[in-house]
Amino acid sequence: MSALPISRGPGAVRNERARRAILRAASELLAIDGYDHLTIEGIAARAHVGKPTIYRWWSSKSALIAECLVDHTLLPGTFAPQNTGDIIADISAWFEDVIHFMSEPGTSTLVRSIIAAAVDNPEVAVQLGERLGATPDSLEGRFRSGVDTGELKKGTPAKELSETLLSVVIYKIIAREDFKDGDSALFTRMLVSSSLAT
Amino acid sequence: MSALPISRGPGAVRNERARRAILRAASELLAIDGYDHLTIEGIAARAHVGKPTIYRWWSSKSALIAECLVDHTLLPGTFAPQNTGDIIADISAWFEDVIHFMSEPGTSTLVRSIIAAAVDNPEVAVQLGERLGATPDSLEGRFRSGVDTGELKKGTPAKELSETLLSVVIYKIIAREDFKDGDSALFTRMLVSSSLAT
Amino acid sequence: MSALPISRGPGAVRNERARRAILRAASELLAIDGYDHLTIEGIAARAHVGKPTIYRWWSSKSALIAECLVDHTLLPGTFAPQNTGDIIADISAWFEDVIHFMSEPGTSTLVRSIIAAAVDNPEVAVQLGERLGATPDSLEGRFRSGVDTGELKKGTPAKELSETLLSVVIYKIIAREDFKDGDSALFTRMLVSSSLAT
Amino acid sequence: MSALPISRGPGAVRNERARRAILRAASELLAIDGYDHLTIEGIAARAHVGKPTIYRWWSSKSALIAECLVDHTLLPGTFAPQNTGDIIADISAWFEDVIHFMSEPGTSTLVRSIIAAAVDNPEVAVQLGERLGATPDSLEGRFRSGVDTGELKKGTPAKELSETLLSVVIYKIIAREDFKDGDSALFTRMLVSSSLAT
DNA sequence: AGCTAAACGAGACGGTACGTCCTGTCTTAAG
DNA sequence: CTTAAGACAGGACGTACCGTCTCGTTTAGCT
Repeated sequence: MSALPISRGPGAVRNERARRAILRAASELLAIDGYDHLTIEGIAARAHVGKPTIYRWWSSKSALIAECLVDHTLLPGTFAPQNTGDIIADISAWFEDVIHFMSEPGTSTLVRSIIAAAVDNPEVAVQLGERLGATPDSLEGRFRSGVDTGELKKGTPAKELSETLLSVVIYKIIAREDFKDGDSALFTRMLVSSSLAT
Repeated sequence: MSALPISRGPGAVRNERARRAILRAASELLAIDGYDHLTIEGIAARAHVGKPTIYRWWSSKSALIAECLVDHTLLPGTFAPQNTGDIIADISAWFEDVIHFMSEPGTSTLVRSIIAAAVDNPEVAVQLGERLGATPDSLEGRFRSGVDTGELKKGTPAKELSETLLSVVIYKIIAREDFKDGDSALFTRMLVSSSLAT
Repeated sequence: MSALPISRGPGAVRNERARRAILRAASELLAIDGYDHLTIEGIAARAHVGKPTIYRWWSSKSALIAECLVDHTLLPGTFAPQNTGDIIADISAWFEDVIHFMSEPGTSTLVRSIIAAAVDNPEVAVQLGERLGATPDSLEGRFRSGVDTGELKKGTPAKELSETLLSVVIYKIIAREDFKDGDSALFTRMLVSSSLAT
Repeated sequence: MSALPISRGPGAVRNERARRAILRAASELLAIDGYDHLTIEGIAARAHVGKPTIYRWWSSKSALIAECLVDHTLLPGTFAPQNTGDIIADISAWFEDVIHFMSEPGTSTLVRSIIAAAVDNPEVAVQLGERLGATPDSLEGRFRSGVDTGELKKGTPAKELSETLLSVVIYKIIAREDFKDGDSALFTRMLVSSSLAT
């Protein structure tokens, strides 16, 4: 994504200050204006950077957003389920965390902007999933460890469960449907209970 | 959405030919160019229509796409599950139909464009859901009738199941992940089996 | 050069206010900044006009300058020799006028800018020549009438004389050589005396 | 104009190879692209030289062009009148030479580019004049020797005659007017005959 | 049948942003 | 200490669309 400052023969090396300023400005403007009002020109101005400096390193707005996510400039936190031995409770708690986060003012709008970028660029979708915990290590890992400890049946589709949870969150943001009380428990049971070991 | 030709005093009445030409042009260009390269100017030119004629009747590109969907100019077909009495088979078959449709060349790109419009305009999300069968009558209705016939437990969350199925389809399109053989059965079982009456 | 506001079928008609504002702004900025610092963007801003409005009607900076000259927005006055019957005196007086004009502060810089445009666009050269009096009617006409009245020999090359006078003025501006006292008489005699009837 | 590779204390000395490559590249690009499409960046790339190396030694594009002329990298030849004792024939022959040169394909375009540089930088005008023969030694000298030998009247304005001949050539290039057959004789007689001794 | 007003096609307008090119300066690594 | 290479901040380029606004023309209900 970003070139490492490896020697490339003579010539000046990439300016890290500019890179940080650009990611910062892009993240701030995405939150303020939304993805479709986000402009390279605006980012360049806010970062006190020339437009060509942006185009030199990123091929599109969505690639820039992807790097903002990788860099944790956008969505600094990460969601990961705990492992208390009670998978229904753990996943439900994770879901509750995500719902709570999305209910903060401005957050669902920001995430919707990120989804708009994700439609352009699947890398953004991957990064957004990672930030929300839908990764092999995190959500999927919790399901796998449930299988290992005998809490869940063998053959439980950990990846698909993880992906489905993420899908529901993303769909609700797109459709601008708020989560209701009990949704975290409802969706968790709906998805997970059939995989519980008897 | 579209004004009926109710009398509004003297003066010409809305031109239906123009309306159809606009929806047609918008649908074609969406398929060709994608949502972000779709322009009002391009639609007007292709429909041999003045730009103000478009602005007179639609407030945004996404509202226009929403009407294309309502009008069945975009995505002419509709997906609906059958009711054979075997809900796993019925939902799985519906899922298989959708997967098959999405695998046609150009379709997933077109649907991704519709999703881009949906991020702007939740009405588009609703219409896309309807076209894919995620409606109270269709997918949700199949779940409710399963409850009524005793095939599914009482308290089965029909709406949430329907919505989750739609979410998964939309997520896969956004993330550009292809469905694999067996996914229809896998996701169906994962979601529905816990609601089966014992 | 500029489309007359003739009916061109349907559609809005050219905005004369915008046209005037553009010519005015271009003329002012040419005087202030010089031709190479003259920018379409700057003209658009000063005229409170969109850049495309300029590009719609003029293909280049130099075409715009040409129309400024045609329109008398740039170099409002015109130089023309009198006809007192004494051609040496008349041409010399014309020359003196031009020299005096060029010695006003800023004028030679402005004319040099016009010459820069003329290098791009021969139409500008023609218009500059017209403004300085090197036209069939004016300077050339004075020579022709001298032939007609018998003041000058038959076969006197009126056009070439006129052009040479213009050439000298333009060269001096390019080379940034000031005219000296007596130059008007000197050059006039040098050029004209060999054509005097004996 | 150009520093000789004289030692200036410790450290590397000016690289003559780079200087030649730059002048060569500038001359070639001027002929190919014209003055307004000539860029420092393009020259640097063609000369395999860093941009700062150009900025270190020349203050502007026009200064670079001036040195190309001084260096005979641009316009290698020189025009000078002969002295056969018949000044009308000599000047006319010189004029014919210049006209013939300008009629070669590409030459008038190249010279027009040099004139564009001359508008920025009077040194270029001087150098162009020198190359065309309008120098105290050459054209002006021929007039002065005509005075000395009694061919021309005392008080003949040698400098102004020389300058006027140059002016006409430059004007014709700017205005893109071709010379016609007989122009060399016509202009020569027009200018010179009044100075012939009787 | 004539009037009136809406809707229409066309397209010019003031603007914003695009992605590119170039400017002149600064930084680095090689020699 | 100069050089080739090249990144940088900045500014202008010429283009594409935006959404609004005039134009004349067409259309169709209402007098």
